[in-house]
Amino acid sequence: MGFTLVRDYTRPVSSVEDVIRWRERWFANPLPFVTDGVVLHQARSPSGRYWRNKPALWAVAWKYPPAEQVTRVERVMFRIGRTGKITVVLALDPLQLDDKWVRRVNIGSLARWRFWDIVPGDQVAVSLKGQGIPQVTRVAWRSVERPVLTAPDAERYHAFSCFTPQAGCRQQFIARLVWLSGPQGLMMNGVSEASWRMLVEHGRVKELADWLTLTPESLRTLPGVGDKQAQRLHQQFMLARRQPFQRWLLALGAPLSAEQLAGVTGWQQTKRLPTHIWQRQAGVGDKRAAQLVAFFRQPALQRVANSLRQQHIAGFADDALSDPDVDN
DNA sequence: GGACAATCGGTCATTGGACC
DNA sequence: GGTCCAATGACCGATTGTCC
Repeated sequence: MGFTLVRDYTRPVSSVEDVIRWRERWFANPLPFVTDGVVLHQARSPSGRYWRNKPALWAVAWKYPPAEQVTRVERVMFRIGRTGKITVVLALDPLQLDDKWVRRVNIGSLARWRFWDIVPGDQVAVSLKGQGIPQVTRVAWRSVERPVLTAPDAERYHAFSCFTPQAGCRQQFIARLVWLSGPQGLMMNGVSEASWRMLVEHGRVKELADWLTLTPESLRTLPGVGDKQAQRLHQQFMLARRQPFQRWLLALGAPLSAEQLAGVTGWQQTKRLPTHIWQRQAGVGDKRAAQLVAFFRQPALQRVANSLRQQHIAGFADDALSDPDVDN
């Protein structure tokens, strides 16, 4: 927006009625720019030295009602993330809102889905929030036929479930691999969810550390993987090997911040730490400490740690794992 | 070489959990 | 109770890689 427009569309107001009048006038008439509402702010904004990285208290946006369209729900999909959190996504008959095509909409938790009570065939009203995030605003019409949908059992999925792709666990297991290879973990470039799905579906990855044993030759035999792709994947796997122990812990899902990881040097040392030692760390309370102790004692993670020891990954070395178990 | 697919980075919303 | 943060997911455009 040009500076002359800012001048033309900035008005002093002294009452709520003034604000309502200007907002309605600009909403009802064509403007030379795209807008989703009006902004009210004090006559003078604070000087720069009072600036803070938070929403300003001296200004507030008053958005126009969003554009809304009704469409049919084709499918209800349940997504299970690496921590076992379940989210519900609706597949929709594609609809256009502003200049965007919307095909799916995330409606959040299972509880929220049950509250909406949405099944395939229902008609829902969808609008765009912010810069284009689709959102269900209401159920416009309910289908007479109401198929019974089986949602994943929320009790079954949690931070320590699905360390292998057994029945019902593929989604969470793949989500674990995506996290492991992602920017928060081992930072593998070009190893995406699709790559992991392919490796899991062809039985090449059955445990979190199985990919360490893959060779370019074995990767080359997978459908859709050429020489270059096989070499590239293998190179990323080899680079990941060299990541420091702290990164491996994050990649495996340890609930620790980078600062909290600073003093951690090896698996055996870390898994021996009792609750009260964890609690000395900034940002670790009772619950987090209990989670950390549980994390390092998980049998599934012990198995992964053993695989990493056999692969000579730093921090999981032989001597560090020779001690069978921990009792505080 | 062109078509297509996959990936990445950016922006923003929602939810729930943890901390203080 | 307020605040912060992580996790998850939507969309888009640009870039890169693969296949035919």
